[in-house]
Amino acid sequence: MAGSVVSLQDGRGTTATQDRILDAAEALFMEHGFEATSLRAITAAASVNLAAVNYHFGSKEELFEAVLTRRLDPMNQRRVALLDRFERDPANGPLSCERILVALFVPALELARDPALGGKNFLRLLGRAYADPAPFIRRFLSEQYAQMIARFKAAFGRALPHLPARELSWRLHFIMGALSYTLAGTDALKLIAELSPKESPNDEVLLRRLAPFLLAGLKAPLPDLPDVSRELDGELDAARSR
Amino acid sequence: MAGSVVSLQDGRGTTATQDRILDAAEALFMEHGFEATSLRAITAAASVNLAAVNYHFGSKEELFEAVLTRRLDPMNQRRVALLDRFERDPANGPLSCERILVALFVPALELARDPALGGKNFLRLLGRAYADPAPFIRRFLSEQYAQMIARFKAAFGRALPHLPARELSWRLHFIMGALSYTLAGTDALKLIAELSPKESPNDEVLLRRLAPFLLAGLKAPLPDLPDVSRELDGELDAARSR
DNA sequence: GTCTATACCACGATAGAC
DNA sequence: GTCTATCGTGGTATAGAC
Repeated sequence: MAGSVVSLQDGRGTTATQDRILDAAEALFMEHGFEATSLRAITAAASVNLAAVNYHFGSKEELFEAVLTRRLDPMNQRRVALLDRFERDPANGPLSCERILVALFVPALELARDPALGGKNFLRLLGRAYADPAPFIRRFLSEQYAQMIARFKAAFGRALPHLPARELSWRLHFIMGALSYTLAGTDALKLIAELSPKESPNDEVLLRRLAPFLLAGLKAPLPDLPDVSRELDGELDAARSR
Repeated sequence: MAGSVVSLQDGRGTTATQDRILDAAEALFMEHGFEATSLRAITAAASVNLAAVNYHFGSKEELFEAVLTRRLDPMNQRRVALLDRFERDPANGPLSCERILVALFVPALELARDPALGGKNFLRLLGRAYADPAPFIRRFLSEQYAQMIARFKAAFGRALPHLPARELSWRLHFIMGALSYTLAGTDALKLIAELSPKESPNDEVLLRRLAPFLLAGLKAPLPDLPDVSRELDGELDAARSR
């Protein structure tokens, strides 16, 4: 349980203590969530004193943020870098939605596949954090994602010039939500999916099925007053008068 | 652990204490989430003794479940009833996906619009609960949703006979995820949406935009080996060799 | 049965000794 | 830098009053 995983570059050595805490915290947060993981459990697993967390990171909340940043920041940077590369590629004209989605998904898959980058369980932790009620988590993730999202919104905007900016914002919101939620929920909806036992924990299969679903939604007709809305109206009126 | 839980309508009046606790708990859970709400805050707001919660509900977790069941159970029953009504209607032949989605959305909107049923904030609580890491919440919601989901899955299966059952299961999973996430996240992604101040908390607008998005995803081409997957493959290979 | 007062142990945080 | 001691607050359990 000790000096595992990355321990990023250290000339003479990043404080071994901090890395041991980060590794232990990541594993326990992944398993039990933020609130249900005690500092006492983390420090015991890392073989350090209870007070070490507060000394090195300031608080349990800041430790949680450090755990996320360590993986998330590089992933989002890779997303943007991939998108840059795609856009500079002169071969294809304007970037297709498909390729933009690829730039969004591939770094997540790389992370999921490489245990040294966090492994697939880290994505579950991330997805859960994304929907956590705790205000500090929501604020933190909003800041972490802000530039990356803005960058992708611009790219999608060029790929879908007919789509109003507001509508695009919503659809991007739906995409990020479905992505986070899907990655977080592996165990939640076994009842729905009745999936084969082997397929269960495979994030790649998940994303491969999610991508076409989201792509179709992204290109869906505008909701100005299409079938659904009208039917919805009618049904709501009927419901009101019942 | 004694005369616990619902104690539904009784001639002379439901126990005032239990209802006061449920109302206070619902309000506080909505505002701060499960973990961040203390029993002491709940019992103070309800003007009852601290031990009353454990007496009437057994534990904080069971209180949370009671808070959810009170609104959720009727809503899911209405969803199924609406679907039944649509299917028995002889006018239209096989039920369209649009109308099935309507049966899924309308009871949620009714709940959101009627403060007596919980109001829109309850949907936020529900969406957050749906993505909560706590195992007891995930288990509880799975059970609550199980029959309803099975019912809708059968209906969608008839509307989309070409879609393999497994693929349908996934897409239903995505739909429930996007729905929960969307309803939960009103404040989360203000950064993405840059929405007009007035539009912000309107759940109806949200669902009207979400419905076409999900509908298109539901009808998307199969992901066997379409464009996205191939691009994804190529890009992953490229990433590996970098 | 219903409710109250109170005791318990685990938690996160911090001050101060080493 | 690291540790021990301690504080306030959390969920829970129970004994006894009405």
